[in-house]
Amino acid sequence: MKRPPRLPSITVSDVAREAKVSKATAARVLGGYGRVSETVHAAVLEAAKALDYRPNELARSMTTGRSGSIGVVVGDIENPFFSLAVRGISDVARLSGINVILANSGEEVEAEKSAIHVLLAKRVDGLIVTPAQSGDIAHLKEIACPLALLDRALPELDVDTVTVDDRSAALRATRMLTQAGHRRIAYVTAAVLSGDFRGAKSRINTSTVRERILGFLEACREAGIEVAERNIHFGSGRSQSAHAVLLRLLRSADRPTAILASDSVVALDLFKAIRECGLGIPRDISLITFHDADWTSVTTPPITVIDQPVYALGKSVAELLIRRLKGDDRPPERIVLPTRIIERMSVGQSPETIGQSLSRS
Amino acid sequence: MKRPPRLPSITVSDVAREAKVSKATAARVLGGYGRVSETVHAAVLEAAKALDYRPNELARSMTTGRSGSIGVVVGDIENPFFSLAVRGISDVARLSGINVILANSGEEVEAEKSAIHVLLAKRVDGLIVTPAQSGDIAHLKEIACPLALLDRALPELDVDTVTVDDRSAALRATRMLTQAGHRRIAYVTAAVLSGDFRGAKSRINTSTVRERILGFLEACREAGIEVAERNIHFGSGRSQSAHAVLLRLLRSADRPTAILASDSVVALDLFKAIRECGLGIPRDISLITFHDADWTSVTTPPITVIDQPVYALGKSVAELLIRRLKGDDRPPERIVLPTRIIERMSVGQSPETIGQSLSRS
DNA sequence: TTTTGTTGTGAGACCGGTCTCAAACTTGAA
DNA sequence: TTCAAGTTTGAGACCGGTCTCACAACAAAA
Repeated sequence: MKRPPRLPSITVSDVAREAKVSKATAARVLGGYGRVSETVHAAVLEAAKALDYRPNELARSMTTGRSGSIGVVVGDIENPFFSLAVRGISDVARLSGINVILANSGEEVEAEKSAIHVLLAKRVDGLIVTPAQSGDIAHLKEIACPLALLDRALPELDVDTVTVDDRSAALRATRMLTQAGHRRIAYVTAAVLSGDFRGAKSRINTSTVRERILGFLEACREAGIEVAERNIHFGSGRSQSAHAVLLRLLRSADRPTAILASDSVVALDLFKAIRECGLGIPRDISLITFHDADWTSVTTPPITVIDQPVYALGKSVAELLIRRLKGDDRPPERIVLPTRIIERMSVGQSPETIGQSLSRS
Repeated sequence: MKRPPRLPSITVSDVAREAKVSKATAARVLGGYGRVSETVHAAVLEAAKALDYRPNELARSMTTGRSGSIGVVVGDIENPFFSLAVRGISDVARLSGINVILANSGEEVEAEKSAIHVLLAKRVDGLIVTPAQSGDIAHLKEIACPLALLDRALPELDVDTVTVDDRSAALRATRMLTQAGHRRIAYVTAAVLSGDFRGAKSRINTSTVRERILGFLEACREAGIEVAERNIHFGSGRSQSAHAVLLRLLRSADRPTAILASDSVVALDLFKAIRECGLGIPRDISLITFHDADWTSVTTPPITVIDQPVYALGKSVAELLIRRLKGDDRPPERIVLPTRIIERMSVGQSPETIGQSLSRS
């Protein structure tokens, strides 16, 4: 790996020589600091233009200690949820003249660790992370620069965090299902649970996952539904095996009559699986999903969704982080953005209660 | 803007002092270059661990002249096409230990220019760009570092480029429509045309747009369809007004009986507009779109699409660029990836020919 | 034993900026 | 006219690495 012949770029010294002033003076003009007389100022600028001077941001960062960029580690940019959030982040960043270095964790802790490592070595001024797992957060605690959490809070980590009201959202959505008479309701999420779940709610410390489950369980309890924990299905990520698991769920004897999906990717997979099984929405099965993804409004029937302010989510964390970068040292904030349910056509009476109401009328 | 109290980080000198060797020797071990005796090597490593030394990538870039990162400028990360391509890029980059700085142009040349400017100032080792406009490419020609073009070729720019067989794809798709008897076929794209179109095909020099139009026109010509140019609709981006234009198109007296959409975002908008107008697919109108987006397979009816190898597109440009970064100086390559049409249910006989075939049989 | 070569190490320049400090030059009041 | 205060400028250290070069130590060849 030999060094390539570095293309000689124009430096402050070159400009200084051209303008017949000292390097320090040229640097003052070019760097926009200190005070310089009108005449010299103009001369330097002219020389810079003549030479087509381009500042080397790297060298600047070197001395100032700030790189002018923030690192963003998301689970999967391919997921529309994240790509929209990233859009929000980068829009805000651009306004502050900060740029975004993106890294994908693929929802794996090891990849997340290494990504953070690299970003830190690059001396990013701050980090926005969507922690892949909640159990393993030592590497997050060690981070010396400002850190902000996106979409997923970590109780043990007292940093700026922006999430949505996951619990309430799950509660309301589930209630919508129980009120339609459903009693076999499943919650399906892509999140993986390390270890066994049964009763160990407290062990799930990724807020998003935990809060949603709590909301889900609360609504079930309200409706007097027992052992609702059994109906929580983890690990329905983007894979063949995950799809197979869904098919099995849908084909089981006591298949759910309603499902709440944790994100639009899982929901799409579910939607396809439901079709494959020849089941009808909402006739045989009702479906609600988190995230108002594109496709949810154009299916037949269109899907009832929990609309999360995804763009705003990204925008807010970025704002919080950038404020901190500017020296704000208020105690960490935890912003919770409200969600709303967009009712479409995917929720119907439970097939089990329809018989009753028919016979009653 | 006063300098924040820089947190003193551990440097090679610190490690050197701790290990009781010279800075140069410590640097050799830590930087992994030169030759050092076993004993000293171990001692330095130990000192580094004890002090929790983290190399400053910035300083390293400073001297080596290479930053270990590439810049990616896309039109809109929010568009699933781009987010998938970016995924491809970053997967490849990660494998080479290179990271990705992402910038959004919002499909605007000015934003693109400024993004490139910033990335260049950050001394990225290379750039991957999806040029927003083809007319204004002076800023691209000036780029001194390796550049690769994604999805959109520029004839005047002889650099590594990865595109798909847009022309053939458009030709095949349009042919599918003409063979179903359609004669009023529209091509709808989000691209904006600077100036007037009529007959000035040559002026469209964004390959993607031009090639597709050429393919479209060729298929029309084959079928003996006149003035097909009139049926090309530009500027159907993500906006209220664009949607209104679509509605007007669909409600006009000589509305098309078939539409080819240039990307999935436009197509989704179209799909909704078609519904709003109370038209049925494929009964009243047939639809084919570029990009096998999520939603196209779950609508009723599912949409026939031109499946572009988007992930591979990103993967390929990244590979090309990284190869170049490693010193490969073969002449620029222009890779054209094949597409295939996934036939679903959105293409039907033209309503105008159905009557004929019925009466004939 | 002298010469030649190889290997390990240290001193210090360098990358391209920022920034401190002191010298030189203005200005204005005494 | 002189001195204090303010402004403009230049010299040079510094950031944290890389890398060249010189030198010392030792081994092998003459």
